[in-house]
Amino acid sequence: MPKRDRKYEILYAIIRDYITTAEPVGSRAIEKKHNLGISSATIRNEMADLEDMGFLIQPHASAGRIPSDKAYRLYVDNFLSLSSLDENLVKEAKEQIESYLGELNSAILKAAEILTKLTSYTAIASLPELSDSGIKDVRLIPIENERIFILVITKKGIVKNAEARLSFSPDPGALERVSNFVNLNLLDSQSGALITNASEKTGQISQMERKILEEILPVIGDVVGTGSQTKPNVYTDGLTEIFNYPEFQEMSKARRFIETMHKQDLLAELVMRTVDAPFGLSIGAENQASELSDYSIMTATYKLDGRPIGTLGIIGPTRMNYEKCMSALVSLTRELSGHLNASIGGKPDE
Amino acid sequence: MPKRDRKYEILYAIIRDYITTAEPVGSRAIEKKHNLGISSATIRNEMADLEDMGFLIQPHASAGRIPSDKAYRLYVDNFLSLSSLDENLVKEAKEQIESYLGELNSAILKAAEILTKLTSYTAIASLPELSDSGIKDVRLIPIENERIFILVITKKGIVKNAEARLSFSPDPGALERVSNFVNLNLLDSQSGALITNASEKTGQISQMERKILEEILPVIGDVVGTGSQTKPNVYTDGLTEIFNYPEFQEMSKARRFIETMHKQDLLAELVMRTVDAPFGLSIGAENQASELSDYSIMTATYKLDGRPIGTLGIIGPTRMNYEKCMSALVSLTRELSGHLNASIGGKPDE
DNA sequence: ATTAGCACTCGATTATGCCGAGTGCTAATA
DNA sequence: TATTAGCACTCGGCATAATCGAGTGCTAAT
Repeated sequence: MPKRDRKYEILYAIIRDYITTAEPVGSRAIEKKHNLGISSATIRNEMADLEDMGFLIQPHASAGRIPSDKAYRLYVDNFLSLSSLDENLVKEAKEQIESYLGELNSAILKAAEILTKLTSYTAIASLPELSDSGIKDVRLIPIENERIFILVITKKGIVKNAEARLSFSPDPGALERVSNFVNLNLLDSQSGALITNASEKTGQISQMERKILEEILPVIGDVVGTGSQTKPNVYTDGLTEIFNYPEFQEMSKARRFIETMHKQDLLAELVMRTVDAPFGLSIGAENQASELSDYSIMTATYKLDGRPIGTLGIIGPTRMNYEKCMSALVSLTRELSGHLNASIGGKPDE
Repeated sequence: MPKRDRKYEILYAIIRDYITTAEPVGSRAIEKKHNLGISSATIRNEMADLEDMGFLIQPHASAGRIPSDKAYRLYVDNFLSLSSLDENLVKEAKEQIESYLGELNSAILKAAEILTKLTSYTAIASLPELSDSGIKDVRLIPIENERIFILVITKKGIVKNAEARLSFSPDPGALERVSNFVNLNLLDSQSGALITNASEKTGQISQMERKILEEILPVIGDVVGTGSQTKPNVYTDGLTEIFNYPEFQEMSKARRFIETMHKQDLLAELVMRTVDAPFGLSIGAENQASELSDYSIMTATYKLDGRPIGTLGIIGPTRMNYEKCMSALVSLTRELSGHLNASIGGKPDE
């Protein structure tokens, strides 16, 4: 690790000050607070250098400096250590998540809530996306007349359901035969993938059953996310936390943030992009979406059976407390993964 | 209807002006715009009277007047006529709602979205609450090991589901026997109410089946909302519309509004209180919740088979456009009710 | 290489004066 | 008696000016 000489010491000091105060940091302030054995004049010179190097920005001529995105990037890459979180809150988190046994979605929403509480930033959470998890079992259950309830159980033991409406009322027993047919013939026994083009096998079933099959296959496809790839459902929590931060004093900025956080598509894409990496962080202009160029987004995935199935994230101003966020995310996703594996029955994974 | 003399003509003029401009209305403005054959001095005198009567408020000594809650109340009670809505939007609404065949919740969320679009205020919607709708059928479906999927079909043909986890793995067949037992013995054949205290009948089933029953009944109760009465799920749409209105220039007010709109409990109560009346309107301080004393809330219920099962509402500043809101609400809930009855299979109802 | 000193910049805050919309009151008028 | 013209008065909003102070860059001394 280079970046440990005086210049960067000053830079880091500025970053830390700015993170806590949100106000441009001046040379004298640094001289006072952090007592490096150095005068404000020297610090000023170094600051001028750092500005030339692109790490600092001067909002206006007679103001202090604020860190650039580049500075934050350097900071997190070189300097991030997990800070200690409030023990009590973490413990509470653990308990609350555990109390949501079996309620997958609730547990994750709860995790987002806790995340907000821990960090005071807006949390985002994607519900587990299981499209890639193979199907183990399909059940068709008659409700009344043309209405059918479809139950899909994945290999991981997760249950999804939907309702379909046929164009006619099926004979009693037909649904069960179709269920069996799907389970026996239309599921790849290895991957559990749904086989939609096995038209040669449909000779085994009656005319009506084939009709049912036809009308029902697309619905099953929808449920498991084959065919039309489904966007993940993304939830936010702690939307109004931003009002606590001085940079949102301007109405227009607060407004834009809240509006942005209501754009499901954008959030979904954000989350999808991160699902491959166990941990992600994009700072300010590093975000593709221009609406987000003033924010940093930190994400982490939670896993089932060792494979990431959803994302938990934090979005805040670029001057967010990266240490605290990282700690919170790491411990929450770990908790969540452990909980899921225990609850759904995956293998333990560390 | 009294309230038709000059005094009230003036009052209504002030109300209408204030609704559109959000600025205190002065005597001269009225003289100009609405040409009642009367001078500003006379209007001033009348305004002073109206203020004494509690209909007008003077924000400060040298400003015009704004209507009080009492004035709005008088206005809506005496003067409300359905305004014509944008034909195209209404037509679009109709089509969009129709395209959500079978997806009850989606249709209602869509309705809220349209409501916001029509009125430019925040919309609230409660998803249909069916706790009072009797149970027709209960199905228990094994998933794997101790996990059971519970399907409850109400008399209205609405399907609810939940997952339960037993403390042991049931024998094959046991679940079906328990399902049957519940359907035969624990459902009041008239009302469809769940009978939870029929312990004398449990002699018919085996030890294990009784154990299953014990563990599963509370879950069923939860699903249908017996026992712990469930609060309805309430959704909002168009939260950021408020930023368009000048009275929300002050940050703190906007903040409070958005925070209030995130209080599920409060919204739920709001909606529950209205579910009895087909149409509700509370203006400003008429709202019990002090957080809402600056807002008016207009609600209407949508019906299934003639019985209200959910609420659609609008919340905006007390100077909201009551006519437009009412028109939008009436036509949307009518649309929704019609759609539901057609889709779920209730009897047509007007 | 560092630092003290200093002139300079510029946003933020406060004070000041003014404008104009609006009122209430009085006296004149129909 | 009801209406209206006229007028003095109030007060928020706006623009201008004055001041303050934090912070800088530069120069010269150490």
